[in-house]
Amino acid sequence: MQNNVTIHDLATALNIDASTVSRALNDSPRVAQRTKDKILAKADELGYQRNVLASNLRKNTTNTIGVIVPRISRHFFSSAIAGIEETAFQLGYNVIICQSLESLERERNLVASMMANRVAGVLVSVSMETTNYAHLQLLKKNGIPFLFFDRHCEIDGNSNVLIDDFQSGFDATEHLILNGCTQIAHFSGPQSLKIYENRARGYRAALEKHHISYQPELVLQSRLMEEDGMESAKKLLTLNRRIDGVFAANDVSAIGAMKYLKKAGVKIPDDLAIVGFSNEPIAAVIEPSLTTIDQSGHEIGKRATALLLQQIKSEEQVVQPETLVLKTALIARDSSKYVKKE
Amino acid sequence: MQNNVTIHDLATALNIDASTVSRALNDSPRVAQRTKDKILAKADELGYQRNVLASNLRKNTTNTIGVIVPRISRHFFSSAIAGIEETAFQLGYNVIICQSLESLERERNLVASMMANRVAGVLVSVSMETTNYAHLQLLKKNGIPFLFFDRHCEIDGNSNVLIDDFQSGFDATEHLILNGCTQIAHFSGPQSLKIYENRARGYRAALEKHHISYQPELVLQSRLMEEDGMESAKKLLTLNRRIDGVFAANDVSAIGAMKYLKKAGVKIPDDLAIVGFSNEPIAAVIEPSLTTIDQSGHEIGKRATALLLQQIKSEEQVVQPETLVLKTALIARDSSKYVKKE
DNA sequence: ACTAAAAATACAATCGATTGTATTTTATTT
DNA sequence: AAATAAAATACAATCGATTGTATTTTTAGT
Repeated sequence: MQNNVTIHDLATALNIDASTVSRALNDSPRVAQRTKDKILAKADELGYQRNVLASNLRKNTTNTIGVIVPRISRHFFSSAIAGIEETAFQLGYNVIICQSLESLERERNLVASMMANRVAGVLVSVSMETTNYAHLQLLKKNGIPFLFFDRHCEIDGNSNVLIDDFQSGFDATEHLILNGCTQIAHFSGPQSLKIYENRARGYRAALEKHHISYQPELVLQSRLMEEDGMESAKKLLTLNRRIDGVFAANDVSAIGAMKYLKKAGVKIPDDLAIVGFSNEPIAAVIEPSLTTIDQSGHEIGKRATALLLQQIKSEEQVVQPETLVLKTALIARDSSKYVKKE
Repeated sequence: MQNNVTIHDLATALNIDASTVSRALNDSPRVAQRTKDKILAKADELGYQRNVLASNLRKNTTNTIGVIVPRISRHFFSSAIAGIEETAFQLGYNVIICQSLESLERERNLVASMMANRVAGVLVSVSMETTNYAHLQLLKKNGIPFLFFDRHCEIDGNSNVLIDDFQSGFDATEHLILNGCTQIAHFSGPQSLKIYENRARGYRAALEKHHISYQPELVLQSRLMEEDGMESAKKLLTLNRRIDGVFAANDVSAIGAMKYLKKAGVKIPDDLAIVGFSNEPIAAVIEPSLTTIDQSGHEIGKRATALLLQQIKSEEQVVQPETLVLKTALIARDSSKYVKKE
């Protein structure tokens, strides 16, 4: 029993042309108010609902925006998605959420599938493997606007909604320094992602400001999964020298390191202070609780969606690329309560 | 620069009718193999891609399945979604994921929006407020198959993919009993959801098996958020009697209770043992680590999707409703290491 | 080789909304 | 009241694939 009322049914019922009905329903100025009222009333009476599929075909687009994230189980991304959905729904858009699972191949497939489904626009937070942007350029070629949020790449003329990774990396590192740490390691991610590059630059800048020499061997790169954090912690121990602080570019790797170090008998924060990044819920619960950088996923999601929809609606006109940079906050917890020993 | 190759272009290029092209591309037996080969080759050559929107309109359905979960930030749901996407993509379906955020009103809107977008089917894990099923019945009325996974309601003739909540509740409670607990409280959720009803029944059955009297005042109902867990723990303390075990119907409330009890000076598990439900990642990290029931979201997601797609593809034929019940596993950690005091 | 049956292909309508152009109706001006 | 402009509505094509029916071509049987 599908609801079969079409604009033609309304047209027949009112002895009016379907095109007028269509325009009335879209509130076109070409239809007199009197007529609009009649049509709306009838539509209501018959329980008319626009057939989205027909509309999509004719307009060759949809009211759906695509979202590609590495994985939705990360708190940052799930809260970003909440923000995206909130804003999108308010403006009458649907959201398709997909996970790349950090795989470039999957990301490519997702983009292709989104194009095939004629999404109106795409929000992307790229995978760790994304060093080649051809699939994203394809979107642009097909006239589908997209923008990066959080994890971005350098593509000319593209909009971004980001946090200030440099400043955040700086803050995290300086926090360790002000707590007395001087031998500070950094867990970084793939440098193809600007966020990790910028966090690392912030780390370095903080060291420099406080006249601590930058030691490349203390910067460990990985994919920042829990096992990577463990592995990195292990490497630090085998350096066989005093390390009194770690700034990890995400919480997950920080927690991996904490687990490993605890087992290895390293006391946190007495022997070594640690700061993570993202403020995953788990950070507040682990013992000691993890000092971290809070980035409001919800806010980023909302802003990114608003910006994307603005671009979608501006249609043909060329849109100025825009980059929003949001503030973060350092949340000081127990893991960084290092007390300098003389 | 959109890719504009249509079946008509192929038809013209090959001097053949568009209907034959369409049938060939859909591998219809009505087209000779020789012709199919020619058409496929030409399609490849010209880079033809089916216009999904047109196909959707004509067929009055899409290759999209809708998923409604209470919130994607819960590990169980995000892993279920991973399973859903995996299976759906394999079979050429897209997935729209939406969160009800435990609100019936939102759930209603989501269902309406999915119907408007002609999803091919829907997977639902209902909100805590869902006591009225009219919106779901509407789906059925419109010929859109749907099934429940995890959180289900009693609707005749509907399929479900569930875990054995009764057995799991029984196991969790018996685990506490075998560890020496005798005064065991239970944190339960809204009884409109079968899962909470069944977990509570399992709890009661375990007590009965071990000849422990069932005390209704030890069963506390809430929405099982972290604050609810705290609140419930507080209530237990004000009972002013010895409670030596808690079986919480989810991890989040168990963790809320742990936090509260720790602050109140109750030692876990020495004074009180606790078991949660779901195996959220946080359960492994909190101290003491939380004993819980592991339910494989990924497996549930895969199974649910497979079953739904089977129903979608069976078209007109009446489908036998089917209920799959998956096994769970108790993961014994530190929070339940109670030692009975004489 | 001829006919009947089967296979392959063509024709044409359709899904429902949108939109450029044409026509009719209404309002305005002299 | 006639002429013109402006507003409102109707006409008709279109988006691209699908599908029931009709027609043509091929195959098989005698």
